[in-house]
Amino acid sequence: MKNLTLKDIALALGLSITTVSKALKDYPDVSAKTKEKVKAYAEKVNFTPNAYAAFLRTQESKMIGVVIPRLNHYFFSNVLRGIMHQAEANNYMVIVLSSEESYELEKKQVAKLVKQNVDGILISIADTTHNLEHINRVNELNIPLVFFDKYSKLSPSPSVIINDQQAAYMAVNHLIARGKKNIAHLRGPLLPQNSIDRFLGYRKAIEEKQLTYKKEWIFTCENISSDDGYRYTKHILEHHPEVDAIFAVADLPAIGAIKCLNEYEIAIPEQMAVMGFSNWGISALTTPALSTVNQPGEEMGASAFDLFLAEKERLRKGENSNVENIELATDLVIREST
Amino acid sequence: MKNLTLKDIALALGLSITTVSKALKDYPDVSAKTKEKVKAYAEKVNFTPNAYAAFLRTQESKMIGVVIPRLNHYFFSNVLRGIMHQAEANNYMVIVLSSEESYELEKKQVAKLVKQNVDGILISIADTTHNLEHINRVNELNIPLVFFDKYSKLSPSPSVIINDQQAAYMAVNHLIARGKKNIAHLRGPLLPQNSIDRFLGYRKAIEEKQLTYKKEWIFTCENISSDDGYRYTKHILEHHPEVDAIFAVADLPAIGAIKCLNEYEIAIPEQMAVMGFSNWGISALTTPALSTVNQPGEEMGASAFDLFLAEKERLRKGENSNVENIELATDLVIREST
DNA sequence: CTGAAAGCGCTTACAG
DNA sequence: CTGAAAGCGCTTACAG
Repeated sequence: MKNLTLKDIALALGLSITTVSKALKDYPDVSAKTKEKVKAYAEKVNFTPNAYAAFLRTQESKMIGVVIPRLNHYFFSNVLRGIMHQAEANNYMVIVLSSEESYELEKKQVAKLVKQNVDGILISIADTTHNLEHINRVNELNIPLVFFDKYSKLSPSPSVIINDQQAAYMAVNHLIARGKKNIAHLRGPLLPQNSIDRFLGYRKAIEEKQLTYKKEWIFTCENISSDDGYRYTKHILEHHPEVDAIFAVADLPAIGAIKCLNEYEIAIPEQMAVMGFSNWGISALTTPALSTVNQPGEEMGASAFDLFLAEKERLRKGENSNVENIELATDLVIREST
Repeated sequence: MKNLTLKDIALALGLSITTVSKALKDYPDVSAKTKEKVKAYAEKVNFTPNAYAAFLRTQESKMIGVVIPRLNHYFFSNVLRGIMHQAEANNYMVIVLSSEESYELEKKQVAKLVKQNVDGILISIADTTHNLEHINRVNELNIPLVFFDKYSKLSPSPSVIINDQQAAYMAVNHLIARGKKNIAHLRGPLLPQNSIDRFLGYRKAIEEKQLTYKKEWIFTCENISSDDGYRYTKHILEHHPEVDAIFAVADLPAIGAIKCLNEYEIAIPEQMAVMGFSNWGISALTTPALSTVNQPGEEMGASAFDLFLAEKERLRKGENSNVENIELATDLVIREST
């Protein structure tokens, strides 16, 4: 019951290895009758060619590598589902590696994937990634690379992202429409483009409606954790009682904020409204349920895989990389916290 | 900047491919001087042997496959971290596949991994898996297979699990110690061993203390979702007002229960205590925070990988599989809901 | 101590 | 239309 080889089939059917191989790949110079016989037999014995041997000739591994900043992360898990689903449909295997938000580890993981001869790399970069040499090296090797969600403007690779600035702008406008005037922002770390963009969207909405913009109402969540949200909300309650709404860079800090407000028995959303970002599974389960921005994770994953395939095809034909940047739509999910 | 081969190194150093290969693998019949020279050069040019070519000779792919029931799942994500960490340390790559709790998909994923020539398979079986032919086939092929968390008593493979019965017993005893007398159980589906065991632990604690055991207080969460928990809790409030505590098979249903109790303004834990199972990240963030059983995910993953290595070594030596079953310790995490 | 040669399982240019 | 042969990059039994 070992895995069969072309040789086994050739022997069984009294053909040469060459003919069997060609028949299976529908070469035009094999007779229809032979093809049929070979295919029927291969089907019967459940033959699939040895991927390793095939690689040695074709240099195609039919594997892609995915690097995400965190393994245990609702949004990235959803992206992964989208990638895997699409990979499956196209007969690719996927190797997942986590950078744990570390630039150094990210470099290592990318190098490992290159050594593994993956056909392409899908990556969402770490919050601490400030240098794109490792990405550029992949490009030089002509290995297709696609960014998703967290990308860098410094590398001209295809990407699939959301419009973070516009999404944040919509979210804050919703708070304003609810009558909120003093809106604090729990922002993400300084480096990643998406935390910059969410901040910019926040500021744009504030300034456009001529509401108060204060630096003291901006807090940086280094770990984008619920703990960050809890701590800063406590600080806001103690030092900025005029604040009447909080817009968080992500759901986890927003949930930390709700936890804190509940403990202080602050009425949500009457005294303080809370808006998250990402629509994690938990956000529907807090009391009160969290209003947030829905980010289409699975769709993002599927699109990233499709971009990889397109890029690979382009490289194969020797065309120059025609950088595609896909922007997926987001929408507000209004629950009880606003 | 392409990946180098043994041939390149041999050419550069004026040695044969054979000698370079042996030097890198520390064969005893290569001079110390040559080894040093080769290793230094390989280091300098960052050489690693082509995994595909090596496979063709050694039949070792240095890849393992992992099959989990769900991708987007806090506990399994933690297990995955443990597996990957250990795999990394041992120079293995890991391919992750999800069965989506489907027996049919699980069979396909396992077959795919076998075709991919993985060196071993780590699997947590789906709730709907009722037949172990696919697992037995892997055993027949002499591919090491290790169960983690959700295993089956029908297959004699190594496993790393927790003692679900005892953990549930401890959890329910804690509720009893808090003065609760009418304890309902939101159990898992009928098939998986761990939901059976958690139910048995519940019943044992109830019967031992001679509390009331009623079939009407047992509810089956088919999807182990928060929605299951919400729905059954509502039913309990409406039809079984005497119930004063709920023990859920997992955190998600427990959180659904809390959500429902909050809406009905039932005091937790005074009027109704809630106990979860698994210690998901969210369980600390609900209001009130959920008491639960801590399941050591990363440790489980690391142990599963170690068992795989041991099993592989055994098969290599032709020893018969000396089935190891590791049971990891759990502990109660008491928060505000009990 | 070093190296020529065979072979893992494929694919494909080439010959017949 | 069919098949013999080379070669992908390794590892290892064997010869010297």
